[in-house]
Amino acid sequence: MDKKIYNIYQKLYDVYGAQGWWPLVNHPKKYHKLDYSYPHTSNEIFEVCLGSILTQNTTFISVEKSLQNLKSLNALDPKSIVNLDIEVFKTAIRPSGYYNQKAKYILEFIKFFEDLDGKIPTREELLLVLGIGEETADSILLYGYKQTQYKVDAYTKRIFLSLGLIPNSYKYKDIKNLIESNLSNIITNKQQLLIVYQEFHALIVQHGKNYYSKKPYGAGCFLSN
DNA sequence: AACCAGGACGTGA
DNA sequence: TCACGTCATGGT
Repeated sequence: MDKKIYNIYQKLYDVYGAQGWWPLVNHPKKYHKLDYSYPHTSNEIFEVCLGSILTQNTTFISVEKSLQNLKSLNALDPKSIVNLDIEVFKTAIRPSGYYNQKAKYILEFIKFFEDLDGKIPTREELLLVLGIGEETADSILLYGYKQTQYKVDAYTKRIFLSLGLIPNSYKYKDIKNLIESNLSNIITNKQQLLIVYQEFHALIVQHGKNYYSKKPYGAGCFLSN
């Protein structure tokens, strides 16, 4: 069994430590480091979903502003958002960009979320919702519903490509399968696997910001083995 | 001042 | 299936 991917995870964890994703606005430290019990409530699950949509192709700092705006409006829950004037809602999420699209996506998602009535959605169900693609679906499942679904992102492909672990032709599903099959073969404990998935993705984003955001990608990266 | 950010969708080959 | 344009604000 090839342990290359797991070794990368361990190296990143050694360097950066636990990341404490998904950040929640009502948590005193936002990033609840080493506490994997979150989200605790339906509203916190919804906040993860909301953040997952808002963070599409945007920095989370911008998303935090949007979430704070909604919190100030007392509207950090599905019902309150629906009851907001649509223009007020759009203005609130404006810092995250694509606010017209995202407002529509979020309202679509709220209908779906309410219909779930507390049940855990399947990945297939999520993908049917307008505005929920593969990455957002995995984000919602991994961080909102604590499901062992690995979340791939642009940094993941960039890093793995740079390290020669995948060909350029690999698509989202290929990368997801590679990582999940590797890690799930090494980590047999499901709870531990969930923690590793959650931390690994967050670590890759942190590392990606440091070494893979501007060209030449990977300059100074310490992961080459 | 171009470029990028914790992507998804619609369209036409 | 795939490449390409569109969506948009905010930081570097």
